[in-house]
Amino acid sequence: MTSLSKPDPGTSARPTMRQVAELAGVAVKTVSRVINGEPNVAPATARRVLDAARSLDYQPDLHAGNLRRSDRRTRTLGLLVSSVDNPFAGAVHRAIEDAAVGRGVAVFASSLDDDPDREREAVAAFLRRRVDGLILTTASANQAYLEPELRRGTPIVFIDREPSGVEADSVASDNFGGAARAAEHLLARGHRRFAYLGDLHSIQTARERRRGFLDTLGGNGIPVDDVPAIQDLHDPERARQALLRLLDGPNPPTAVFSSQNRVTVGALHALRQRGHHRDTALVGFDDVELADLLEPGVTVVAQHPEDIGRIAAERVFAKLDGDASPPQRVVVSTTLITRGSGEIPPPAV
Amino acid sequence: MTSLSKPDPGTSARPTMRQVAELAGVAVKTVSRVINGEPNVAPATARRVLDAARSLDYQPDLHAGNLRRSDRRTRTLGLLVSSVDNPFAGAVHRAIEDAAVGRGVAVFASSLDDDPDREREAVAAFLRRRVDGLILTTASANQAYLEPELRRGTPIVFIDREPSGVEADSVASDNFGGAARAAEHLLARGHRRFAYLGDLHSIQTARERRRGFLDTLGGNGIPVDDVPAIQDLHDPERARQALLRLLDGPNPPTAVFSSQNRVTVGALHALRQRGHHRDTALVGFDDVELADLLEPGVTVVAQHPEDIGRIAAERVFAKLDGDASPPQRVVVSTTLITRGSGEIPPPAV
DNA sequence: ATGAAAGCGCTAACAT
DNA sequence: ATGTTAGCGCTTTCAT
Repeated sequence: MTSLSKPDPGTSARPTMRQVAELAGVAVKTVSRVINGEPNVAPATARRVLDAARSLDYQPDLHAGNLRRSDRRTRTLGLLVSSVDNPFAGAVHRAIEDAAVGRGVAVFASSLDDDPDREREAVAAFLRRRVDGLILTTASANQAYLEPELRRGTPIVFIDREPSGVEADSVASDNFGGAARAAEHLLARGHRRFAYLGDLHSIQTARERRRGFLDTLGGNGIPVDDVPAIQDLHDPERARQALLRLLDGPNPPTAVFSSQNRVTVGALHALRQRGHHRDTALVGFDDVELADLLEPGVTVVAQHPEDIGRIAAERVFAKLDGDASPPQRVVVSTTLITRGSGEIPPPAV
Repeated sequence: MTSLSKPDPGTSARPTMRQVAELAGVAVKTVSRVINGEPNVAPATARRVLDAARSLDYQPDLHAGNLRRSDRRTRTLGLLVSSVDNPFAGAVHRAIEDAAVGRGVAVFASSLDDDPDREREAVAAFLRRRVDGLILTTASANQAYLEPELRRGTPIVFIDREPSGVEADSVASDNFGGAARAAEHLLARGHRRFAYLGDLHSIQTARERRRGFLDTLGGNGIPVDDVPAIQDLHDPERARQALLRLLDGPNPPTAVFSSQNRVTVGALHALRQRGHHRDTALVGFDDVELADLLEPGVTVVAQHPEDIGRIAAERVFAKLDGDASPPQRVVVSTTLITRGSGEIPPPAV
């Protein structure tokens, strides 16, 4: 072995701390001290070590160190969402990353497509990698399987949907309240014929929004059994077709509530397709880009994904920092943004 | 220590393979065989091991195993994008994840905000975690610092932007061709007064799109020096203001090319704000959700982020599987989608 | 079919 | 200020 300061050309092996130590003429422990910024290293020694590390392009192995390190932190977080492709999830993800990056924490992300099996697999995949914490939009009906992991002290925060079968922190929008607000808004314009376009009934959040909307209608004298409440509309295409059927039916709605951003996109297409976008009211749950530039603008109950992500990450880090408070249920309020579509009155009788 | 089949209540420690072995009454190596599906384990033994593992909620430590494992694969990929919040990046991310999940590979994602320092930090953070490969939208002017890592055989694929200072695989849109196509499309409608709204000049992709647009205009007799080519428009707000200034100026454009999805959003706002959305042509690079529902619909040069992500992931996995072919430069073609805004003719003189 | 011993790259605990 | 020894949880290698 030579002691050239340039690494070999051709395929070279990944240098270890031992190799850095040899090149610098010190013991491994001294390299460890320098790399980790521990005290009691002579400046001249530190320089020799850093030079050696640089000339070998040395990168410490976080996982190897972690194996023996007392805190056993991988400085890694796992995030599970419906899809990293969804704008809501993207905003949440970004907020979590912003909270994590300053702490040197990297974020794993995984898309579940609301499939319970994928949730189990993704959680297992992350736990095998020893993430320090988990932030998840659950797809399963019951998360009791996480109980042992929670008992071990792993911070787990549920976002967007409340946990079931375990006690754990959660951060979610005021789904019931936001949907109720949408109903009130439409009722105030005098509407009496509504339609509800909902996401998968298996999703707790979707059920809350449905309840918020329908309960409010019922409380205001609308016969709820007559309100078409179409569920399991998980993508724009299905939502579009469902609304087309209602519009083509005998008693088309004068006001529509779409319970999720993908559903809103589908509803907008259906209304446009039948030329009803100027005479049928629409309020969507969750904001959509360019909603303000459509004609009419789309009135929405906006969520605050940045807040949800930030708060969830803060809860995880608080727990990692020793916070032992009992599980908290954080509710993030929604904001009604009126842009036109929700203010369309019913046709004069 | 008791041998109850239920784990302790209260905070319990994370079980190790050794504890599973003790509970099952076998050696550690036998547990390892069962967990990894290696042959030569009696069915009865395997059952005892699995029962023990289940009752302890055992999760193998991937990183500990990896330390000694001959292939040294973490089954982890690092993805660097401008922001996980950007729809283009979201689609790329999802495609990569789809390619990775079947191989049991987890994906780290990191947002760079086109900041070269964040790129260096994020790359280092991922290499310390020993990702098997890196897929990155580079923010730096020169990536020679990755040379040693490439020599070690780590698969690195550049997406969206070509590498500089290193030879490495890349997968990107036909930026020059797509922008040229936009110019031809507008020229064919008879436009003579253009505006170019561009992203940061430091971004190679942005320069390519600018060149594609302006060269095509020049080649068709348009005096390019007279075309306002505003650059460094990185967010909708800046783009909106830039276009407002042009529209309010002495010689407003009759046709606008916006070089990126955020810029297109800003341009749409500006046109609408001045009431010019029906008389000023607009073509955007990269598609935008709801672009088809605006009036007029937004004509775009659509990219194919799913293809870019999928191909990049395939390149990484091919290299991991031993492919030693030289660096490839994959160009993904774009698709012009005409929806109205790009077909607006110039005003009759 | 099963197990014992060594070692992966690093840090903890204790020398010196 | 620096080094030595043991060991983290697992896989490798080699016995039995």
